[in-house]
Amino acid sequence: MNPRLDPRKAPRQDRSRRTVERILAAAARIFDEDGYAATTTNEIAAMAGVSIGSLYQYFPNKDAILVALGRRHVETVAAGLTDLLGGVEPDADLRAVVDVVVRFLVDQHAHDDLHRLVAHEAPRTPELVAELDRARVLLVGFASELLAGRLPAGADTELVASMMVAVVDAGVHDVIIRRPAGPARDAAIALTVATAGSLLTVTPPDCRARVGAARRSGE
Amino acid sequence: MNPRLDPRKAPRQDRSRRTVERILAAAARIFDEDGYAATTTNEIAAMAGVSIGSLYQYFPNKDAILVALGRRHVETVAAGLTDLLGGVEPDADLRAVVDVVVRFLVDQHAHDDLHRLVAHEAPRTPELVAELDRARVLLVGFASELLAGRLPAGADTELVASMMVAVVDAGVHDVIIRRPAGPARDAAIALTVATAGSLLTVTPPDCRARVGAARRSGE
DNA sequence: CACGAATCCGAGGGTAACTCGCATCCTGGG
DNA sequence: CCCAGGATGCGAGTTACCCTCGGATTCGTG
Repeated sequence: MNPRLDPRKAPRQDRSRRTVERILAAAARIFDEDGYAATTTNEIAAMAGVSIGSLYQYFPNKDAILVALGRRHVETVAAGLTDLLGGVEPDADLRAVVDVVVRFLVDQHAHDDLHRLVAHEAPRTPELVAELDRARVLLVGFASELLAGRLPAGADTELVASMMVAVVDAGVHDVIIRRPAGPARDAAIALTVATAGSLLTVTPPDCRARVGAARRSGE
Repeated sequence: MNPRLDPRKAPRQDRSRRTVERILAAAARIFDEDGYAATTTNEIAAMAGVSIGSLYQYFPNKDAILVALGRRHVETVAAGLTDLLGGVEPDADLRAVVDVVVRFLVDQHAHDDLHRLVAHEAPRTPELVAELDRARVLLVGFASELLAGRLPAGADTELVASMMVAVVDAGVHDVIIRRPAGPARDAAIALTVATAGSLLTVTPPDCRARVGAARRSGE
């Protein structure tokens, strides 16, 4: 219950539930069009057809509106992943699972521009960073569950899961931001899947052999 | 020459050069301690022992101060990388090069907390996003140069370079933020290197085989 | 020293986040 | 139906902070 980010109070009647919806819809739109920093809470209230006072009745500050949008997004994605991963058979090919997951995420973000907003334009106060990290932990949990007992002996499941989430996140992000639909996008998706898949068999080769370039003083 | 971010004018005399230094030093400290959003330009000026007017003589706005810090950081890293990569012999083991690069980056960030600030707490106006992307392009350039002619036939060098940068970035970030020095950190570094190294030999296996879990309606 | 350029200064203007007291609407018990 | 109390809505006003501007001060140079 973070008073800096959590809703001030829950809407109880239908009327106020609609108010909150209108505020969130307006915010999503204006944030996306003008960027977070450039949109004012007054604009949001105006576009929502709501007074500024009503807005602050439910959200303690501007960040809280962003967080509410972000949480919805995370919930949607988490639900989708639960659905996808729930039916994985014990002997399924994990690379194929990763492939499905990556495509799911890309699809998801095609329908919901919140990703760009949250990952790209959000201001990062300490509170928002913590909020983002909560989502990350959730995803690492999913991955750990998926990987449990399927990695080479001696591998650190949490570490590999963490890296896998990072790779998938970076790959999906790259795809969404920089690879327009088409062959380029397909190649980027394939590479993301291949890279994440390679984590299933890594055994760090402990390659400490010094490279010729390591000519830093005294080396 | 972005008037929203570039310095308003360059300091010509020693006095003003020192003023700019003091402003940047104060800003780095307060940004890091209190977070970007919570620090005011008046605080920065006060801690720098400079009037608010002098601050705005050189920086058009708060973001510009952050950008100046970020650019210095990028310059330092780029110089270090140029130094490291300049001497790579044509037949060097690229995995070892990646290992050296990753360790260099981790070291670099141990001495310079700017990473956390720029990557983690900076607000992202469209201008700042563009600025960050310039740094990314620079790094992808480094990687492309390194990879040129060394990938399996048919591989898209730019794409692989882009993914490699993303993996290294994510790995280094993870190490800095979440892996305290010790065996945990070493393992995370090794995994980062191994993952990036795996990119040297990827041939996307085109694994379209459907997983058992793909039970979405109509699939 | 004189003069122009560079630098410094800080009160104050403007904008946008956020508050507060009151009006209006809804709900449930009598 | 009526009323009391809670829920909701409102928007002018307060506040905080970014940034400007015009004038004072210092520096470099002939």
